[in-house]
Amino acid sequence: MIGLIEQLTTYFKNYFALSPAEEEAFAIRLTQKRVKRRQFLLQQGDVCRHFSFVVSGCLKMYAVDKNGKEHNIQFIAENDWATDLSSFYDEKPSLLYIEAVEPTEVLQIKHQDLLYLYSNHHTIDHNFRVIIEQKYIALQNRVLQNISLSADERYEAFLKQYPKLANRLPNTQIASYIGVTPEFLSTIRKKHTQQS
Amino acid sequence: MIGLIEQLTTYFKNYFALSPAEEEAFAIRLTQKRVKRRQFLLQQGDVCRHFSFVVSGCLKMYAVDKNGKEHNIQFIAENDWATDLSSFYDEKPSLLYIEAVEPTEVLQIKHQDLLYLYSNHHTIDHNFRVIIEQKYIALQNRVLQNISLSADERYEAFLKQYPKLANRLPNTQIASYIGVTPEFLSTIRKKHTQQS
DNA sequence: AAATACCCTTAAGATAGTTTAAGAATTAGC
DNA sequence: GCTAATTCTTAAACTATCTTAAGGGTATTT
Repeated sequence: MIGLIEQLTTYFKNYFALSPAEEEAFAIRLTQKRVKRRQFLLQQGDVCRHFSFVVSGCLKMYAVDKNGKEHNIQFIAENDWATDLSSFYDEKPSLLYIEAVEPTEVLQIKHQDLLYLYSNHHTIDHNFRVIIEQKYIALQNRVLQNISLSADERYEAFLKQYPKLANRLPNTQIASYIGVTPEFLSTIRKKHTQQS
Repeated sequence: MIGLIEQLTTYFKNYFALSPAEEEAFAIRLTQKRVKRRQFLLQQGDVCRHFSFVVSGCLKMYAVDKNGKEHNIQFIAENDWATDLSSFYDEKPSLLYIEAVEPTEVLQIKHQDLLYLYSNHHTIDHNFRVIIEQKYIALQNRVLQNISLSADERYEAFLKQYPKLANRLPNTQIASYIGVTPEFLSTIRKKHTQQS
């Protein structure tokens, strides 16, 4: 447990470092959770009650459309945060799923605990603003790629942006992320290997 | 000028209301700018030096691809914020353009002034966290739409989400936003009017 | 180690979206 | 109000992506 929290503390040093008191205030509000492959952290219809820091492993966040197809909105791997912001802050049922694609360890903080920390520790509020801004920038790049690139180019962009994940995820999951069928991703990959 | 700032003050009441001192601290750091149709607030290669609040009118943010085509990442209308976060915080050249699609009035705050306010006024920092979180949620919905909906459905989603903008923008701009050619949007619209 | 579930590839036919080009309609700027 | 510029529509040919189906390959579970 100590090791996991140290990883989060180290992570926060990339932002405004927390004071020892702030670290302590954060740490005592964390709970650890171990999630097996295919186990859910959040299911459609439930309220997302936690902000989760991924220590190891990998999660996927996805929506299911009216035809029952899954569409991966994001992958969340080590040193990243998973939550459905909309459900978390408004405490309303989520439209999304968060599921482990690998055995995953997370540290979780509850809604009211995080709000308490926001109110009482400017640095924590500040850091989460910066974190969400960085995630916003990444998401905006993804929107741009979606509206301007072909499937082929989106696959290349994914490989460049997540070189580690590419080896860890089945292609079906990557296909769902870039917005094509697995069959079409297969033909894209074929072309790639023939060229290089 | 007073009227414009009042609009921003009213806007902030949707969040944690600023104290009179904070309102004042914010107001004295704002400059007003009037932008004509087709005038740029930001051009590719320039550093984005301001966070801009749109009082009236409408801006578009877009990228230009290697073939010279423009791709609209977002529209920014009344009571919304325009900036290239990535360029603004890292003070590096932007890859994007921000251009007025209507005559537009904005209130601008500079990088170092906003950082000063963040450091000295927790409420302001807090409010910008909440604002960016809301924009993050909207952007995430858009990503989901991009990977799961047909062009037809994306157009309907745009109409539902921005009913006011739909009448104010030329279809070429909407086509660029949803990621199709204007010609194809034209056939989509034809089908729509025939059905209803 | 066998059984099962999942994943990857291939290919043919179908659909969605693009390109090009040209004329008609609308809008912006003076 | 006129003029020029921009925007909108249509259609045909083309390209990208999807669907379906089937067989073989890899993991996971028993």
